[in-house]
Amino acid sequence: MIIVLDRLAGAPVAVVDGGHPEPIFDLAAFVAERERAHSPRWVWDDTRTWYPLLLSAGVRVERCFDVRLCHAILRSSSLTAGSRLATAPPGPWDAPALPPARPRENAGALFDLLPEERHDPLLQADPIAEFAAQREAVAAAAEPGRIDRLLAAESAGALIAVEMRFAGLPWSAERHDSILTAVLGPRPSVDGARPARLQRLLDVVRERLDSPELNPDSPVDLVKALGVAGLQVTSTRSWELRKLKHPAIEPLLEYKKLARLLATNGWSWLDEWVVDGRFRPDYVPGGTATGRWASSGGGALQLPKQIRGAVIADPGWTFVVADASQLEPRILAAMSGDRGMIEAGAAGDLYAGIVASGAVETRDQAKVAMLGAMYGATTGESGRLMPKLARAYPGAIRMVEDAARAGERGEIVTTRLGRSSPPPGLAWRSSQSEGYGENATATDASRARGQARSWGRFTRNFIVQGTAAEWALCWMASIRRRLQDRAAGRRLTESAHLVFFLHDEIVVHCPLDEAEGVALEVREAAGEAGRLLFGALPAAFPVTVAIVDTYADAK
DNA sequence: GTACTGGGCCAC
DNA sequence: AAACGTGGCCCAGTAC
Repeated sequence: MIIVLDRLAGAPVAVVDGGHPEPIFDLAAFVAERERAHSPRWVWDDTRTWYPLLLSAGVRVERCFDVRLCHAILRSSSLTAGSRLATAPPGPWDAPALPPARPRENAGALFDLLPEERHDPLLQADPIAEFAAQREAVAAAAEPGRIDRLLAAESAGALIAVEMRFAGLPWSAERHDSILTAVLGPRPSVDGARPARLQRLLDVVRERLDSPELNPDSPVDLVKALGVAGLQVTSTRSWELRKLKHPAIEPLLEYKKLARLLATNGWSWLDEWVVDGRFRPDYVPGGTATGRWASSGGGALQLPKQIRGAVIADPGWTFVVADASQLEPRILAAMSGDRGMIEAGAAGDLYAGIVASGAVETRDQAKVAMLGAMYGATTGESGRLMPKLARAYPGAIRMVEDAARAGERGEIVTTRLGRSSPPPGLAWRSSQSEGYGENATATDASRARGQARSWGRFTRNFIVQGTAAEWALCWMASIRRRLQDRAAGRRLTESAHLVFFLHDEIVVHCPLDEAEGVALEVREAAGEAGRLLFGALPAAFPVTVAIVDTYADAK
């Protein structure tokens, strides 16, 4: 059963299996009842506007189609390139997602807001017609199952993103404060003042550079002061400073490290983002070109390892933390079908397997060479090792090289399930034609070549990163479904639930006595994700699972 | 005051 | 060891 939810003149209506719109008087009750009886696939314009409402009423759904996210995929996918949907001019479905309201100012009001109160551009859009156009585009695709699986996975991700924000990541403000105090000194009573330890480090730096007025947070100022002290640098990057021999360098590096922590995840971050013991960032599924998630607010996808100790499970609860080992190289092996590389990963450590095959001599070399293959390294050790890798694993390397060449020609490339790269922009195209035109100078030509190679590195990486993102979505969707089955009617936050996701890593918050069972589900879900993408191919996707009370102990 | 850019650095 | 992919956020500095 498929039920499209829409809004007519502000009031919610439902269209069941293509019938006539019926008014809905109590949305939560309507959805709960249909969900119980039929578990339909719910179709709505934007999960971020509908689903929080339902969650706050205690209603979860199993499946949906997020029409906006699906639209973005189908518009650009090479698998649906000729469709009516792909060739139409841009419309309201192409507008970027609205950010959700901030939790602090709202204190729950977010979940009471009706979608039509949010000035959403999608109010002008017709999800019923759009959904029909999407079905038409999928049906006409060469392999409808492939793209349909991507749409389902992307939509499952949209549900998960809202659920994770709703549940929140357990965060101990007390523990966070003690971590900060231990490394920076106590919180200054005046906002903006430097904590004691930071101030002492700065005093030392100023003294040793003989520069009492130095502003260490200004790269320009810092380069000048270092110059006066006889240290010639063109930037203040840590890895460059580390090469210098001078008594000011060590405290300066320490200062930079701590200043960064204070600025980005210090006490003001805590005040702003942690409410009632939960961190609720805004996750943005499909927020990057490759299909990886983005996030906004609180920097959820860059939580420094230093403060992960503040992520502490509730009493009687624990975390199951899992990450996929060497995900991207394994994805490369599987999607290229390179039997040798798949075999190298079969025993456990893929890089060790590459060494065992005789392609390179050390594990480090294997790792650097693989990263180089996926990122497009040309220089250094990584660049030198590439030919060895290409000899040992011709199928895998040919695939990334082909993707790079396609990008250099300005063509699009496509992931396993059908997400395609954006075409290069107008500026890129015109600099290409200038670079190879009749009046081109040597500079024009070399700039054009440089930009072409750069776009090639993007497309090279796109197919691997994008397919890895698809695997992660399938993994997480499978975990979610398994957890929902185990919940047996309990509310989201009363039973094991996902609370964090980081590209190839998930965190489940779960009652202590369920941890072992959940850990098993997480492993099985990884196998399921592999089969969803690659069928019966014997590619392994091992996951490392830890049961821990704090995220800091996960690895 | 707001808007934007570049440098720098965190995560994967 | 070096600077090769995807992001977000903070600060300084500048333009309005």
